[in-house]
Amino acid sequence: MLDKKYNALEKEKKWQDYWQENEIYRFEKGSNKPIYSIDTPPPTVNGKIHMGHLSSYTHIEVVARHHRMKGENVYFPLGFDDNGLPTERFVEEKYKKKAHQMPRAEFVDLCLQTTKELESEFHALYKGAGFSCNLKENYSSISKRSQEISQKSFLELYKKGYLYHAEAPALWCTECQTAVAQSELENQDIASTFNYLKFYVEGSDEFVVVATTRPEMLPACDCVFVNPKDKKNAHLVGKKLIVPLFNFAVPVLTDELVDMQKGSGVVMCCTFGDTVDKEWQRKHNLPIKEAFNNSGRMTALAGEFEGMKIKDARKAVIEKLQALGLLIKQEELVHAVSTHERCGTPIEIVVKKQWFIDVLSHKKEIYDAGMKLHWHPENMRARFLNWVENLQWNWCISRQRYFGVPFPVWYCKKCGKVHLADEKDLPVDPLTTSPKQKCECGCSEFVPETDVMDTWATSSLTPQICCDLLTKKGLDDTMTPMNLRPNAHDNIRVWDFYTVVKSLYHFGKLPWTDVMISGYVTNPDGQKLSKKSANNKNSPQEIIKEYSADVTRYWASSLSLGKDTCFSLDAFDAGRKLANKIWNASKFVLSFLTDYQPKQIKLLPMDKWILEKYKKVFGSFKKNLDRYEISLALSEAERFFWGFCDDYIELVKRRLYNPDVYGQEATESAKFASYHILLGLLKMFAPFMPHITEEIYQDYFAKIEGQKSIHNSQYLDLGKSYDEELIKQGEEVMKIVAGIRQFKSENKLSLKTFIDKMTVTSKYCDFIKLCEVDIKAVGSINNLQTKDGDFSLAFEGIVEENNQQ
RNA sequence: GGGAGUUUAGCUCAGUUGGUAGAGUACCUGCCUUACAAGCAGAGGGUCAUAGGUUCGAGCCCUAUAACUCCCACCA
Repeated sequence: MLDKKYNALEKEKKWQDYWQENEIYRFEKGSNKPIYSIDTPPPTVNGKIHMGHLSSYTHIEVVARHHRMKGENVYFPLGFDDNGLPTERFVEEKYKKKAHQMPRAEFVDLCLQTTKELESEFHALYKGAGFSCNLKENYSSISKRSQEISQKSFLELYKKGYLYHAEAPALWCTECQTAVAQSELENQDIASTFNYLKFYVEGSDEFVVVATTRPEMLPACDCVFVNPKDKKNAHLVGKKLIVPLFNFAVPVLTDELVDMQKGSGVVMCCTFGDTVDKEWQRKHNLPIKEAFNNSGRMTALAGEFEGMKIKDARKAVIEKLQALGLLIKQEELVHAVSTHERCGTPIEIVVKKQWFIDVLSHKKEIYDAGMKLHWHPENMRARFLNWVENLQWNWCISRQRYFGVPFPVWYCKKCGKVHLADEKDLPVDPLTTSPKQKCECGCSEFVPETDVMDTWATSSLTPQICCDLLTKKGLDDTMTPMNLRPNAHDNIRVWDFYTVVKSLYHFGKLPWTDVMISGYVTNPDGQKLSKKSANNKNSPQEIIKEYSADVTRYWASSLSLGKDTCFSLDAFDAGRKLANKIWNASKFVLSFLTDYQPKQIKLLPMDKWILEKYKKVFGSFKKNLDRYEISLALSEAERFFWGFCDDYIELVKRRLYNPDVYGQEATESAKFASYHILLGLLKMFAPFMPHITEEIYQDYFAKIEGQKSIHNSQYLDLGKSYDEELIKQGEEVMKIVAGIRQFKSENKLSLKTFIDKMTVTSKYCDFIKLCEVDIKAVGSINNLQTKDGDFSLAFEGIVEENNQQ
């Protein structure tokens, strides 16, 4: 017997424990069922989980449960991305101490310890939300095994020629003091000034005006460019100009990239003020001058400004220029500046030896892979393709940081030759071991690579890391392509992109066949929720406590795929009502089904009708979930369910209550239909609301079906084909019922008020006559007459309450 | 500047291949109906952003325009 009221908090905990103890969601090794594998997004371990995470994980969850109930063997591991800069910065902020202020080993320990703490919080939340990922099949990107796979990938790509070590301009964060990749950039509008400076022609009183937003880069000035078509400035070409304030001469060169309309049409080139400077340095083979160091402070090149931070130096240089009369004018402007996504610091370009993965020469293959993938929603494909087309930098994978996967690399102290670790020794930490053999040059001393790899160099291998949990084959492609990569749209250019790159380079195939993209959950002001800004009132823990996991999942499931949604509590009320209704309807139906054993009997027309309708709805429900349209599937199930309650149950409840009046067969027929529809609906709701459906299933259906859990059972499939004509006829009966209700409502009558006679005009008179008993019962009608023709209803004789039959 | 999305009832949003505009919610009216008042029944409420076009017929297809959102580029 079901309780009068459903106590969500208590029951949800009960079933979560039960699922865990009984390993309900275990992947069945060696089973013949088709595998459905999910490359679960490992949350970056750098803060608290928020409703945005919860919503996108719920989408994945529902898909996983859907495939499980379709009878597939769902591989749904769990992971954590707990290495790299995001985690480092989180630890630095938490302990208010910079990584370089303590011994490296100590910092790494602190990171490991912090990730452990956070991961257990994540774990508890996953469980509390009723997620069906297997808590035992989990990986961490900093684990030894992940390091081994990641290092092996490094060695393989190096041997295949996709990876190279070079002194080349790279994107640099002066705050984090590391190289970063293009995907880690963000744009920020920053107020700045356009400064018009005097550059004197060498040995002359003539000067040209050069406009710059970065006067502090003057000491790194290499040359001045004009456009070859620029007649006004053509006479300058070949001459030398004196760099103001720093008083050294630079040549005037030409290049087509110079925009004659911008500033004065004369532009200075420094190494490196921006991406165009980088282009020009390469093209014209200009000398590299370092005006600032790794931490963003001016070098000796800057003379009196040495030691100043870039921003301060800019101010000081402008003041000095002004004082010397070298600054003609200033214009205020706001321009987009590339900043580091983790700290907001403007990105610089510096030259340093770095490890790169070549992506620029393989744009076409990567683009084609994006074309082959199935994107859900489809329009997300464009973002991937757009990113690939606009790539400008090869993927720099070295980070001058501490907490990450080390490079399996040493350099010969004498000749500098690169020495790679032996595959069988992986994972290695070059800081604690050395190559066994001498260098070809005879030297036996080695310098370890102290950089660590970019987080994404490892995260891009999650398909392999996931599959390795099962196969133990390491970097291997026997289980790829996996079926699904789910993530939010911000990760298309990062995680999706890098994973595609690695899979192509290693195996020449796609890492997965389908990608499901969820949108952001935003604050009411439209801002994205972030781990940092997550407020406690709307934390997943608090929301689940207040509304239950099932209702929270309902909210998440009702969001459209790929669309950003403003967080609001509206959908929670609808979810709460639905859960309540499921409970009450089940309680009611099951109260008639004690000791009931379903057996095929001859059904009454309206009972057949609801079963036909179920087939139709279920077919389209399944189709929607198959194409990842979670919210559509849910609303379909929901609409059918409310109709089942308000129309069907109301129609047959008298038959259920009074077998002696309506006959045993009529009652049995209603039981048969109610049993199947309720069971079918519970299973349809199970992926969305796993707890309440489990509670009801366990109370009654489990013993009949012999399953340990509703989540181990399969959907109720009554067959693909359905009788469209019967559905139409049934709808006609429901139209009559609605008409009766309308008549009574308009006449302010109670629904149970009896009406002496109703005449129905319809094209389905034969069918209506077959349903006479039900219609009369639900509408409190004494006499029913039918007439052939266009639909209409006529009522005669309201029976006063005291005269009721 | 390139790309993507959004614009439908007061609010939040569905609307699959073109065929009489939908749901939830709010508001209003009635009903304690042998599961559920966290319920049931009923009513009102829309120039489908704007302007053209294709079509017998357009929320949907085509062309422009506007507003908002996101991604990329723009850093002299």
